[in-house]
Amino acid sequence: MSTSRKSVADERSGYHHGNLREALLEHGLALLEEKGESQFSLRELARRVGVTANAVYRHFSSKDVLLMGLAAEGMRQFTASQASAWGVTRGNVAEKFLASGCAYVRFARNNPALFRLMFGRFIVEHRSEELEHESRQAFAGLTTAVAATLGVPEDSGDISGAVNAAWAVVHGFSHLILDGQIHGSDEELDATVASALGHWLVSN
Amino acid sequence: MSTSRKSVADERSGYHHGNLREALLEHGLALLEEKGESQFSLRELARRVGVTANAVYRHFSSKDVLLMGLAAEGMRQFTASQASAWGVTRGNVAEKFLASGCAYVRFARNNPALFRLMFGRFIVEHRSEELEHESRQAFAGLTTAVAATLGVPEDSGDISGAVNAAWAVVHGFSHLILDGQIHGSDEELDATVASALGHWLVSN
DNA sequence: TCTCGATGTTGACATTGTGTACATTCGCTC
DNA sequence: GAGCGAATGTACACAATGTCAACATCGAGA
Repeated sequence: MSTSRKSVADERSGYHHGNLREALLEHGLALLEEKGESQFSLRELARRVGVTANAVYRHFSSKDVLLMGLAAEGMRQFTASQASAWGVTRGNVAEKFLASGCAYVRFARNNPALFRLMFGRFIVEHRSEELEHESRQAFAGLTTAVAATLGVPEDSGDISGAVNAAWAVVHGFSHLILDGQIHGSDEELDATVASALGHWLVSN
Repeated sequence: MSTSRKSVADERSGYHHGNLREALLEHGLALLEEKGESQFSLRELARRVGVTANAVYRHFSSKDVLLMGLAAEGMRQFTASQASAWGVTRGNVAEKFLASGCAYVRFARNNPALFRLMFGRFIVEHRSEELEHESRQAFAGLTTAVAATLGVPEDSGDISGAVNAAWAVVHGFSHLILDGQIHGSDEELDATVASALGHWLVSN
């Protein structure tokens, strides 16, 4: 995984790229983390993929739409990582729940710019079908997790307060860590998050 | 306050503006909320203030430094609002604490772009003396509040975990609300935040 | 094989951040 | 006051960016 093997999206066979959209998303994610959203340049991305700037417009109607595509792609990876943390963890629901919370924060740490993009102004301003869908998926997963952890039916009326609070904890930790307000190794931060979520558990 | 009375920073008496720095900060905050960070343009700000783009460079050595100035200004307003919420609230420390938490979230709601700027990549990347100072002030206030609320000395070793958790809750709610993931009126959101912080209180 | 739709390219334009050189004004010393 | 230096604005220029319109090239189906 550490060898920079060329991915499928990379080969080009002449005038036509063949996989431009995938290549743009793939290199786009890399460029995003490298430069940050504010320095993310459509033209530079095109250069890296080996294509003219305007070629991008065949697949994304504007830079913002491109960024939304990246956000949606990020959402997919995010929900996958959440589901994985839940499924992989051995133990009772409470342990699975804590593991999911830690995975949430770890995702943010590993993809700072992407995380900020996913949960940034984009979700507010341009709500694309695609992103909306992915976003709903993530929230549904969270609700399921909380319901299972608390041993309450999912459609229980007042569960949303508990969901929001738990979400706020992991989301807040994620942002504070990204912003450099809280420091520590992966393990230390896992412990911090787990401790806070533990307190949340016993009081609900 | 609702009449658009010209502020001190606005009058210009000829070639020299007289108050360019203040005017830039003042209109800068407005422009920031209006356009969002990504669409914030140094040239447009200069235009609004009635000055050439390069005049800005006499007071801020780059656009980023300008934005840092705005963030620092925001931090000042933020710490003031926090202190005010704490001081104004009648009742015991717990009530003051809850009020501060709600004020935190309200500040975010009232200044979305500024909030994101203040607690965004800037604090990580360019740590200016000024911003660092304001940031420390805010954190110190929070620690004091938590210590007073829990009835523990401020230098108590393991208080930092509690501080971080409380911070994460209000910070997380703030971001979730800004990102449109949680909706509601000011009052509803106050109730949500207070409820979550209440749970935090009883488990600490 | 011809054609048409999909995909890339060229050239152009307005806007942006910023560097360099010049103009204007304020405040201090004589 | 007169004059000078520092502070503050302006004029001009440049490269980079997002985006538009017109053109080129390819691949698949008639």
